[in-house]
Amino acid sequence: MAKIIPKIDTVFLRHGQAIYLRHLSVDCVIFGFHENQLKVLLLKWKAGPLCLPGGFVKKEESLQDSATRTLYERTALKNIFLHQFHAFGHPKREKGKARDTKLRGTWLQDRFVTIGYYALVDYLKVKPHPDLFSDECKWWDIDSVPRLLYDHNEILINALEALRLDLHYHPIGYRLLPEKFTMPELQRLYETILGKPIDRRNFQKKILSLKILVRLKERKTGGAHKAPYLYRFDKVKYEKALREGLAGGF
Amino acid sequence: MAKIIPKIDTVFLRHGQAIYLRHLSVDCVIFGFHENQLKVLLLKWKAGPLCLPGGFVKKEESLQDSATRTLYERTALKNIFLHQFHAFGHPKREKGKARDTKLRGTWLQDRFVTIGYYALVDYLKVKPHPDLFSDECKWWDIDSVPRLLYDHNEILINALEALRLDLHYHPIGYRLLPEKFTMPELQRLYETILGKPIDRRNFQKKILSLKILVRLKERKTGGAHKAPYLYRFDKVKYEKALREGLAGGF
DNA sequence: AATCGTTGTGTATTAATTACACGTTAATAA
DNA sequence: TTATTAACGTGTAATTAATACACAACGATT
Repeated sequence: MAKIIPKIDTVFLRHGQAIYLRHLSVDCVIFGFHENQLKVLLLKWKAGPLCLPGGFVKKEESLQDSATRTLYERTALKNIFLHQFHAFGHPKREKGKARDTKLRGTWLQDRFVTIGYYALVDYLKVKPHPDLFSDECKWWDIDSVPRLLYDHNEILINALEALRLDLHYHPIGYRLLPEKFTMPELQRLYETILGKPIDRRNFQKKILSLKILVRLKERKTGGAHKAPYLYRFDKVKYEKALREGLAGGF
Repeated sequence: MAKIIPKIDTVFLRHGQAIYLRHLSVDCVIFGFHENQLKVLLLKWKAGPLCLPGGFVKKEESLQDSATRTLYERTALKNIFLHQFHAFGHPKREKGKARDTKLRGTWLQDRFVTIGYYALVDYLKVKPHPDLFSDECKWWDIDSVPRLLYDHNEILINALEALRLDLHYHPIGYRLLPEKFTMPELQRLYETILGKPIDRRNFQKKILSLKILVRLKERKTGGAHKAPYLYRFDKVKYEKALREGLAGGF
């Protein structure tokens, strides 16, 4: 986190340390899925580089709450799947920060250890909006993310690896897809996260064997070819699977 | 971390904030294995409760280095498998700290977020020794650990769960056993970590199929019954497995 | 020399994963 | 209207991995 623009919020710059824990931030890797692409929500600092949406930890706030708050401020969503995956604390992780004259003399110039969280959100329900210090907040395809601020590329890669592992234990799709979705869409999601192709028939066999999907009568029309069925998650069975972990799992 | 006894180190109490990052600590869950028991190294504060060995993060030190240093101070071991598993940051995690009069007015009374690391060490190579603030540092059987300071029981449980998961991807045994060991010993280790019995023949079949073990000509004599063969890890193949992950894994 | 309990080893059964092919259908183009 | 196209829906065989299970060999102890 951090790289602050002058005048925007002198209260924040000068008195932040009264509200927030020093040396500590959270950064959120917010994943979405749209048009067969895994996406990530990035902020652009005014006249600065892209970065992950992040925030600071209030003195009486848990790390999880801090991440939840950050997420809400960026996406206006509540009740989101948020998972802590790693703490980043290399003393040199914030390269170039010392040169940022706006920070000189403020609490933000200190070294920060950041706690990484990843979030899974329904792309269509998100209306991204920037914060005070940024002029842009938008989705990026996961494989065309440019150079980010500080070590944020590394954080992003770590988040993706964590997501990849968690995929084996949690029915992740529930969080990343709209309520109704087709089997090919779900498969693309898995393929994108795992970064490898999966056999269509075997995928269907396995995902259905988990018994957390319900096939609807409807089909998704409009595509150029045969209309696929729509599915939704069986909420009760989904919750159960979440608690117990997906035994066989992907 | 923290619960400091008076007079021991007033420099530390009064000037620690000049050396260390505030609000931040590391705690180490140090696992060992001996006599068919998974063990954990715990400190006992003078006239206080048991706790995990922990430390603070120097201003120019990485989290990993901080944990490594803490570990070295407790076990005198270097080059140890150390793995970050979770950050604990609930604002109320340090219950009873406010009542600790020795801390009043010092930087240690602040709320601390702690980064949890677990370590795997060779029990026989460790000579545990306490720090300035403790009068005891010793091994405890994992399933007879009493109530610990603050949320350290929770941290320990988390570490064990992380270890259990990592077991599927890393040949953990290499770090927890002496150079030469028997197949039954290795099996006990796996059974202890996983918390369930494993069929002797299937275990041997599977672990040997990983091709990271070498059977020696020697046998371990002295036991009351048939002498088992000794094995050691094939270092080259072990390193390779570590890099690539144990495909099938346990 | 007999006993005891652990070690070493192999095979049959079941379950999971992988590989693979053809008929059906909605949209589009001819 | 019809033909074309490309994705969809479905099932089975082959392979691989996991599980269940039993008996002979041996070192120490008596």
